[in-house]
Amino acid sequence: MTINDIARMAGVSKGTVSRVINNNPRGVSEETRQHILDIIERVGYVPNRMAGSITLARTKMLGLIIPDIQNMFFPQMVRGAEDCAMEHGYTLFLCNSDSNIQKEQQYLQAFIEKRVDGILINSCGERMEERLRRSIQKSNIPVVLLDRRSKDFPGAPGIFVDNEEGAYTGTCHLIDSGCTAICFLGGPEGVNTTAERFRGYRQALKESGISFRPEYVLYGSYSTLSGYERMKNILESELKIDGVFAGADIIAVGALRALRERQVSVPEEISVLGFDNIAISADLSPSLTTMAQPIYEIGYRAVSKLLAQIHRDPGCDRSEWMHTTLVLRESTQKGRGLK
Amino acid sequence: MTINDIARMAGVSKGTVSRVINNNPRGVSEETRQHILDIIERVGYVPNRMAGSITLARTKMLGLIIPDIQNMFFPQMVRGAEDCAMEHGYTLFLCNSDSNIQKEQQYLQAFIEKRVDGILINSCGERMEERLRRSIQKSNIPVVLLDRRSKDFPGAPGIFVDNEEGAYTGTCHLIDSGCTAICFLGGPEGVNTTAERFRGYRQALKESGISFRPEYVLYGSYSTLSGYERMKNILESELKIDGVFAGADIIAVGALRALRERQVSVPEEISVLGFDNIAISADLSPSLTTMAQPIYEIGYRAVSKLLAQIHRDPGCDRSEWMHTTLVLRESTQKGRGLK
DNA sequence: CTGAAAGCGCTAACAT
DNA sequence: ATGTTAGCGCTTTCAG
Repeated sequence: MTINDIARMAGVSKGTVSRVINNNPRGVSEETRQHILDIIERVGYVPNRMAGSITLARTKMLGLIIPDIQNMFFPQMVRGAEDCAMEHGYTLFLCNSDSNIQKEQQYLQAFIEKRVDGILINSCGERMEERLRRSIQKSNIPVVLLDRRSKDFPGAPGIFVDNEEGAYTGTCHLIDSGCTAICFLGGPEGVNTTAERFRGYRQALKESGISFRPEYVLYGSYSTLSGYERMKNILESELKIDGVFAGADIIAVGALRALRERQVSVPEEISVLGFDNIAISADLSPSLTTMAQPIYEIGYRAVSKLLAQIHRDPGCDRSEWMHTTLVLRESTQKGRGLK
Repeated sequence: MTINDIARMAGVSKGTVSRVINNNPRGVSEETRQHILDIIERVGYVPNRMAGSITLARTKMLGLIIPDIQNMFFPQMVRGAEDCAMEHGYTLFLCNSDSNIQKEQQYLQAFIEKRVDGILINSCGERMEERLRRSIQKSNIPVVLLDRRSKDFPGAPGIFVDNEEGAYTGTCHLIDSGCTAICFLGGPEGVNTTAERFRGYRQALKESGISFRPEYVLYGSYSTLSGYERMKNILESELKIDGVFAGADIIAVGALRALRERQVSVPEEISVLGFDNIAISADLSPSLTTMAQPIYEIGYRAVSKLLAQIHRDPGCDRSEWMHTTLVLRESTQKGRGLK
C-alpha cells in the first residue's frame, strides 16, 4: 500500500495525497482532503516516512547512547529526553552501550547509517576509532553530551552538573556531622564525573584541615557491586573510617549492604552519603542522604539543546551546568559533630 | 556524500560500490574492492541505509514498547532483547509508554511509519483504537508479546511467565512460614499478570484451608508508591495481617518502607514476599524473598521469536511460558510455622 | 567482473 | 487547487 494506491483510489495525483498526509499549508480543498482522508482511514494506509526522509534529508529521529540502562540514574534521564523529543515530534533511538566502547561505536555507526538528525551521548569514557570520529564529523550530525564529557567530542556542547561543587557540599556535610575519616568510593577513574567529585571531596577535607589519605580513595564502577566490594575491602582492612562519600547512589547501596553484613550501624558508626538521588534512595533502610541531581531535567534540556543545534538557534553550542542539592535523610546525622 | 560520489571517485559504477558496501556474494574483484574500500575509508563515507531499505523493504529495526523504564524490571528485560537484536544485526527502537495508551499508540504509529521489521510490546493493558489495530495488521509487521497479554493482539505469540504457578508457590511459602492473614498487594487490575498472580494466591489459600478475605486484596500499579500507599492503608485499618504478597518487587519496596515507618518488624511481625527478583531486591534491608522471573531471558527469547517470525521459521507463532523460582531471603522466615 | 537502467515511496518545484 | 515531473540514495535485474 503506497501513496500511489491512495492516489489512484481517490482519483487524484500522488502530489495531492502527499499534501494531505503532511498537512501542507498550501491547501487542498476541504472536499478532496476529506475524501482522501476517508480512503486512508478505510484502507489503513500509513505513509512510509523513511522514503520521505531521503528527499527531506531529515528523519525526525534522535539517537541516545547511555552506558547502563540498569543504573536507575539513566532511565530517569531518558524519561526527560523522551518527553522533550516527543513534544517536538521526534522519536528517540535509545541504545545501551554497557560501558563498552565497541558497542558504543556500533551504535554510533548505526546512527549515521540511519541518518538520525542528532546524537546525544553519555560516553563510556574510552576513546573511539579515528575513522568513526571523522565519519561523524563529516556527517554533520549535531552531537550533545549528557552529564559526562567526552574526549572524542571536545567541541560538543552538553548539559552537565557541577560535580565538584556537589561533592564539596556533600563532604562538608559529612564533616559537619562529625566525620573525620571519610573514604571516597568513586566510579570509574576514566570518567570526568568521578574526577570532579574527587576534587570536591578533597577540597572540603583541605578546608577543614583534615589530612587527605590516599588509602581512603577507591575507584570502581558505577554499580552496586562495585560499592559493595570496595566497602568490604575497607572494612576488612585496618582502616578506621567514620564516613563514606559514595560517588553514586547505587555505589552507596552496595556500601550499605556491606556495612549491614558487618553489622556496622549507619549512621551511628559510619555515615554514608550518596550522589544522584535516584528514586530508590528514599526507600532504603536507612534512607540515603545524597546530593540530588536534576536527573530528569538533564535529559530534557539535552534534547532541547540538540533540537536547538539542529535548528541552528543562537546560543545552541553553549554548554549548561546544573546544580546539585543536599537531601538529608537517615544515613548521615546532621550536627552530630556539634555535640 | 553519496554512493555516486564514491563511484565517481573510484571510477566505477554505483552498482559496483553497492556490491562492495553490502558484501555482495556476487563478487567484485579483490582489487577494485580494496580500491573502493580505501576511498570509503579515506572520505569517511557511511551508506544511507534508510535509502536502501526502501528498495529492500526491510529496515533491520525492531520496535519495543515497555510501560515503565523506571521500573527496574524492564531495563533488565531490555538488556536481553538488545543483546539478541544486536547479535543478529538489528537495532532496537526502545519506547517507554509510561503506561499511557496514547503514548503507546503514538509509538506504534511511529513504528509503522518507520517500517520496523517487527514489534515487541509489553502493553499497558488498555485497548487501542481500531484504526491503528487495523493498520498494524495490514502492515504485516510481526508482533511478539512480552510478559503481558494484549487484547489487541490476541493472535500474537509471546514469551510469558507462569504467574499463577509462581504466585501459588510464593503464597504457599508464606503459609509455610506461619502466615495466616496474607494480603495481596497487586498491580493494575486490567493487566493479566495481576489477575494470574491473584489466582495463584487464592488457590494457595484455598488448599491450605485459609479463608479468602476480599478486604485483603488491594490493587494499584506496579510502582513503589503504590505499594507504599496500599500498605499504609492496611496498617491504618483494623486489619491484622501477618503476611504480604506483593505483586512485584517494587511494590514490596514501597510496602517495606511503610512497614518500617510504622516500626513493624519484618519478618518477625509481618512477612513480605515479592515477585520478579529485580537487582535491588538482594540489597534491601531486610533483603527481599521473592519469586524470581527469568527477566533477561524473557527479553532475549522475545527477540528470538520475533526474528523467527520475520523469517517465517517453523513454530514461530507458538508462545512460550517460562517459570519462576522462589528466592529465600530475609523478609520471610522459612519454617516459622513449624515451631 | 562490471556497467546501465529501472524503480523503491515519497517530496517539491513547476505547471496548469 | 491540483497534476506532472524530476529527483532523493540505493538495490537489483539484465546485459555485456
